[in-house]
Amino acid sequence: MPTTLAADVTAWYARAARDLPWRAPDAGPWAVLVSEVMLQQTPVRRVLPAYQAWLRRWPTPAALAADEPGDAVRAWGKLGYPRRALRLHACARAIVAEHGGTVPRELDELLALPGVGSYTARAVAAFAFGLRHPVVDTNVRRVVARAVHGRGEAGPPATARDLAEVTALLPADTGEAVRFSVAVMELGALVCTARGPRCGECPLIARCAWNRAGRPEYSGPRVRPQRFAGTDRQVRGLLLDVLREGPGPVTRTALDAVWSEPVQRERALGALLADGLIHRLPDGRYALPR
DNA sequence: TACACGTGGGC
DNA sequence: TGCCCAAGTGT
Repeated sequence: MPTTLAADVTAWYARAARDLPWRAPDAGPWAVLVSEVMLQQTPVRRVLPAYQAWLRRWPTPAALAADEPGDAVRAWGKLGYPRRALRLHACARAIVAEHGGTVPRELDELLALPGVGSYTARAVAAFAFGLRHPVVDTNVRRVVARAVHGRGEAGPPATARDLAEVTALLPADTGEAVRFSVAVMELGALVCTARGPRCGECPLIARCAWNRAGRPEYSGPRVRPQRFAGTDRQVRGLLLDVLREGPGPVTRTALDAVWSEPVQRERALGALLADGLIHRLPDGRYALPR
């Protein structure tokens, strides 16, 4: 009897999976949600220590909700995209206000939470609650692009189509579907990587359309690379770092010191204030949000 | 759809 | 050295 793609990936996962804390049996829905938000665009290696510290300090949504948003931004440290910290804090308050402090399990309820989009809602529903939902992230899209379509890269996301393609691969059994979802993500993270894929270790080597085609170089539309040096994003990071590193409010002079070009500096500071990442005190100094 | 949004490490 | 990449979301 021929195996399925899902069965092959799941069998590989059983022996190759990393031991990650958010996959432990004692990781509840809140822990899974925290891990998923931290893992948005941030590598596992850097998430690990922040995740542990975060859950020790805020083991429940209610615990986080009781503290100030600035505490979340500071604890976020240098994980990057600090708006995620603000949203996770708002998420905790929403869970308390609208769900009695319990992470909801329905997709539409999860989707309504701040910072929770299509990927994270499905990941929490599947991994924390064991529900049968397709989970689509960049790893999954790359594995499908290669194994199914024979393309070297996934190209720009097409949400509806991506979801349909993964749904087509999803085992009918709920437990198997969940194991498959986490397994494909792991395969994309460890073997079917963006650069230097380890095809020799891949459980799908025999059925991979990309491999059969001789692993042709990708020629489709490319995702526009993100620049960083010299952008507003870099300036925002430098400004916020001043607040994060210091114990309390700082002067405008201290902020001005991190970027010499005044127009861009002003724009970045204004954006941070607008985002709620920074708060301006009556005395003119700046602080993390209360 | 395309763009903005942090940070650090690999090559 | 710079460029590319890492479990996305919101607008």
